[in-house]
Amino acid sequence: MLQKWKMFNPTTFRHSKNRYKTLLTAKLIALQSRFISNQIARNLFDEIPQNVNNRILKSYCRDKRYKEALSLFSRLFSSEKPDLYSIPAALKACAALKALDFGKAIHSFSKKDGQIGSNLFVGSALIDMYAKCGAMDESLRVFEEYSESDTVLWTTVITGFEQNGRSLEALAFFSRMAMAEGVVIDPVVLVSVVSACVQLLELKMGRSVHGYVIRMGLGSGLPLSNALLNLYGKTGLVNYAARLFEGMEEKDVISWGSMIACYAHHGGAEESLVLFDEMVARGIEANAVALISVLQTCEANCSLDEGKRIHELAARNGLDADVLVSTALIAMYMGCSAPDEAAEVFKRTPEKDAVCFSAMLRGCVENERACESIGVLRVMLGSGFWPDAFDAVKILASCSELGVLQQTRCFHGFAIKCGLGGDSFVSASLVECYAKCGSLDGAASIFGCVKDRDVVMWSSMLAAYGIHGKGREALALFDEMVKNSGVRPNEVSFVSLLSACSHAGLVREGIEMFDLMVNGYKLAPNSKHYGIVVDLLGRVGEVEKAMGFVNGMADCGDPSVWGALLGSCRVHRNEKIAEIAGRKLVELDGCDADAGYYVLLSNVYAVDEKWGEVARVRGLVEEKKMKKVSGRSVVEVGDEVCSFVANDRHCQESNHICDLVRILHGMMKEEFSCSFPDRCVALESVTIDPL
DNA sequence: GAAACTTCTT
Repeated sequence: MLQKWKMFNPTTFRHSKNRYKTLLTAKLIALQSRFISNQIARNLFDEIPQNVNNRILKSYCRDKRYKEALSLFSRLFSSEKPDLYSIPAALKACAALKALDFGKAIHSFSKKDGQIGSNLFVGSALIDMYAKCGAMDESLRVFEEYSESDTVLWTTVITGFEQNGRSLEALAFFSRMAMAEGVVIDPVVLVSVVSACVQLLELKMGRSVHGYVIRMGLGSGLPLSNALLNLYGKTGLVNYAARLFEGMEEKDVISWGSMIACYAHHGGAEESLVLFDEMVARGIEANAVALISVLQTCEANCSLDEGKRIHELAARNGLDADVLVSTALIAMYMGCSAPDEAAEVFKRTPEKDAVCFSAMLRGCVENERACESIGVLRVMLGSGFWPDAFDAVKILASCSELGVLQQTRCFHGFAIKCGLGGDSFVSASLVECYAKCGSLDGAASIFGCVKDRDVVMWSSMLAAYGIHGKGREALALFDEMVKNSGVRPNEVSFVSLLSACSHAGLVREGIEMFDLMVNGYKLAPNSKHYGIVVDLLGRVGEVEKAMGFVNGMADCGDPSVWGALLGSCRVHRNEKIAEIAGRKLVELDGCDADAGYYVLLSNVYAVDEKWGEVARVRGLVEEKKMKKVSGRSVVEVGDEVCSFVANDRHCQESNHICDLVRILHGMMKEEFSCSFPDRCVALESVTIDPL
């Protein structure tokens, strides 16, 4: 390559004979223009006839150097008029860059010239440009100007509709095309038609297209086969997809990727991984899309080791810095309970987008890293990305976990400014969050403001009363819910209600509500319900009854139920049942064993001074290297936000939170103070002086 | 010398 560059000297080139003749020279100019000075490049271009410039333009587009293509086109435009051949190329660049204004300028220019204006190549390029810039109305207008449209023009419009998410219109347009006389249906238009069917999950239509393809012998094209593969993959017809895939004579990375994704999304984790390995073994280099699909498999299957292997492979292919791949890696590590690895990937991702931030933020919350999640939010806001409703719910879960009222207030204000105030999930989370941060008034005020309360909203408020020990209020609210709102309670509503009864010591009412749930609403109780009822019975010393209750459970595999029973045994010194519950807990000990239960069991023995047993149980804790999760406190003194910190890491985490409050504060004052004065006045009074 | 199409991210 270097040799070629040396051979090309711009000065001598200008005087050489036949200098414009070969395609090679045009290519060289296109490539070389990166390295030679602007002045020399400009002089060269001024002397080059249009056909060579067109070749340069085309080669720019082929190499996806669209900006350079447009700047060359602009220069051409200033000195001479562009011709039939340069316009489609320039429009392609506009489409790729979504440079609508530039495209419009080219459009108005071509309208002035009769020959250009009626040219079908120009027409399709215009339709495509408008469609890719999201201006479908303009796109259609151009199409309607052509009285004799060919297959490509029709296809461009159909593709435009499909890519703008207007698949119904794409299909309607296709049926118009099929009816219109003399328009040839070719494999390319069918690709877009099948894609539209995929978007609409319109399996019937998709299959009839497949039938048509077979009848007409159009099935050899790779994009069409891939589109059909995707149709079966997305609609869950795994066997159809597999048969089609097997029968394909030619397969590219898209075919493999689609099949891997099909298995990944339809419970075929093993097949997905096997296929991925087979693809790699056949020398087909995994691209970002294939990697993402297989990483989703690892995530869904909690296959950390496989995930790490794929990560290494991605790194070898140089794709680990790709933001889509990084995001999939973060999600995979988070899903496999490996947040440190996820954080490492996050740190190394050079250009993070909103989705990447979201993946990290949500992953932190799901891995019980509340403080870190707030740190991520801080950086996210600093990078100009705003949380969506799902993120907001997660952030509020973190605020709940930390019990930080001031931050909740701040974030609440911010959520309103983000336009998330009306979101029912966010509102329900706010109710829970205010309640968990100690402000039942805050929770009730949110609840009061929501007009259309759904079951989540009602359940959240029931839970809020429960947290504050207001069992009677919860029962009254439940009464109002079933009598006046028309909203039917679900399993979660009963968890909240039962827990409210339990916290308030309303044993009889709790049992009654459990009965209402099972026999009245015919809802199947889960371990949470059983746990609460066992706890309720235990509170009034009905340990034997609780034991009978546990024995009646359909699935007796949840440690929390046995833990609740064990807790009652400790209070009421029932060593016999404690023994049974303790044994069961050790037996059920899964990956998320909590040392707390073992400590509880050892305490039962300690009360009766059975020191041998105490030592045995404590030995188990040592042996399994379990740690009891230590508690933390957050204290608010006056207007100051203080986290009660245990070590350096917590100190750092607290700073995250306080910084976030400061950032949110700044945003509110600068950008939104006019539109929401009341909220901002309230925030003015919050003094933030961390640690 | 020129135009349309396929897999994937929280």
